[in-house]
Amino acid sequence: MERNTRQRDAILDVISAAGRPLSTQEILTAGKVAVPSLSIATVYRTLKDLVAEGCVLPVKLPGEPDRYEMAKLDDHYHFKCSTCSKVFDIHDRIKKKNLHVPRNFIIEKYDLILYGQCSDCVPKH
Amino acid sequence: MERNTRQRDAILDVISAAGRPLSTQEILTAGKVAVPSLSIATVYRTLKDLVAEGCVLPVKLPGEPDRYEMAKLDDHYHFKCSTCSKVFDIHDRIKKKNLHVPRNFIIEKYDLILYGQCSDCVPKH
DNA sequence: CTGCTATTGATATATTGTTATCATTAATAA
DNA sequence: TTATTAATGATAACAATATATCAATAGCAG
Repeated sequence: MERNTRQRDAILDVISAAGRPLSTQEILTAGKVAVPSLSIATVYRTLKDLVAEGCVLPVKLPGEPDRYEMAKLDDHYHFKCSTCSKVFDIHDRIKKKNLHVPRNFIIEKYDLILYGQCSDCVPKH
Repeated sequence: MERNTRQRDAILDVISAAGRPLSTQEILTAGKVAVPSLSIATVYRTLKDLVAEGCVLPVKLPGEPDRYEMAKLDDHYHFKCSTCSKVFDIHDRIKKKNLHVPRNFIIEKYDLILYGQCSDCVPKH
């Protein structure tokens, strides 16, 4: 049967508390605070389980390894800071009527990724 | 000095004629029509040069190797067919005023990727 | 043409992110 | 508390691109 481990709890806590998608390394680093022995193998294994269970979702950005965030968040897209590389959730939607595709094309879903400076990294005047 | 080779011409011709971003394998296959001996190494090398020169741009999709298309096309985003995996250019823009980010965040650019069925793959009724 | 050498083709190697292996540890039932 | 065995930690192996190597080929100047 499945067991409740400190590692699994720590990983879920970290993702849940983050409020933004985290990389596996960020999860490892933050998880080590609660469980110093935490291994990257356990991070990957647990993420795989959590994604299979549907309570965590992978966030995919071009040319980058997946990040992870809690599922059942509202519809949203993502903003990546070009300076600190953190990814933030933007809780907003594009209206389908603003998307124009050729005749006979059917849109099933979309991914919108914004790039720029987050409030911590924007140059102060 | 730089030399003009049949391989380089073939690769540029293929990208230029495609009208959509091509994968390295697509470029290799199409390039072999003009130069049967064409090697994948030459495709990668030439693409690197063409991108450095600025006449070709890499098109990045999450979880996939780069595709390539001619630079100096109008502003556009991309549509990937979930069935045939081809990527198409959509010559359109999202208006900045339709994008909402937190206070003090600055948008430098965005990537919009649509997923769905292209006209060749949409189920005929 | 001829010679020089940039470019090519074939393939080995590097890179990066993820998964598999396996001895050890620790969660749960009894 | 003890036995059972799922889960862990450390690291090797893997997968998928992309780059480096190097002998052979082929542009181009003369």
